[in-house]
Amino acid sequence: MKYSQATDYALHAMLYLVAEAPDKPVSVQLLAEKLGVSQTYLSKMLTKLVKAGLIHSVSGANGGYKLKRNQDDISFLDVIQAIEGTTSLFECSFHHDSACLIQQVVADAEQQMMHTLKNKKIADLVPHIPKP
Amino acid sequence: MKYSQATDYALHAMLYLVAEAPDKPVSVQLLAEKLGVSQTYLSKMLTKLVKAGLIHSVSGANGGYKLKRNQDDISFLDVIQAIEGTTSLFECSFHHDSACLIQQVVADAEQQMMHTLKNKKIADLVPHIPKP
DNA sequence: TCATTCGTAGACTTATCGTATCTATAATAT
DNA sequence: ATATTATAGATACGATAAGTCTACGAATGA
Repeated sequence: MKYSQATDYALHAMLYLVAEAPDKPVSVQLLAEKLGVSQTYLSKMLTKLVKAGLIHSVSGANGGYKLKRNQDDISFLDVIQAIEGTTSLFECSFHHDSACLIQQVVADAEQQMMHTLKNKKIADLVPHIPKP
Repeated sequence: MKYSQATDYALHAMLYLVAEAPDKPVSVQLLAEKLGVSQTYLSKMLTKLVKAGLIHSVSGANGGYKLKRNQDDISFLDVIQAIEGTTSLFECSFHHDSACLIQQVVADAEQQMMHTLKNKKIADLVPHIPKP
């Protein structure tokens, strides 16, 4: 059980946008080059981030992606859920009379993790990134 | 990203053992019947639980599985890790100079979930199970 | 207006992993 | 001995992740 590599890409791409390019749009080409992944695959992640309302896309020459919201509002949870979806970690496949006790426990634990990921913003990491 | 159904089976099987059969061994056949899943598949989960030291197996006639440890010691985390393994939820695939900041954040959040799952014991649910 | 740049969408492979079954084997009670 | 029960391994199938390719649409700038 693991987060997909796509989430890894998305988080690193977002961190780059927040840290290096708060204003002007960055092309997939540049972003992919910086991260060392293929453009075509990375663009899928970025499109998901657009649909989730985290970033904004600009078509045409000198286009690319830039942040949409205030960068201080973008949490780890936002990015992760944009890629992974919002279905819960655990779903009981049995039919109980009432709600599954086991599911409640795991869901509660998951909530705690989500709470932490929601409070942690991408921008929180920026001060710790060594400047080139 | 989800816990596998195998984990679902294992948790329910453990709950059954803790709640209904603290002493005498229960066969896969009975367990599978109670849960409504196939014997052959369920036995794989149980074998993993044996290897993890959570339950004990008895071969031969009137054999089966029974709890090994004190039932109050068996946590949700024990069962989940027995099935899913212990690799962390997120692993950065990039090469950074120092440790990946993103990974640290996610790992920290995961730790919180694990902490909750470790403190919650299977036996905690027993009082809430309606007796037949 | 026209070519170039750039994001979007969908079809399409390929690989990996979860799910599940079957069979043979080893251990134990009666 | 024989029936019963767990264990291990091989195998098959399907779903999902990972990745590529191509055609399309939107915007810029000459």
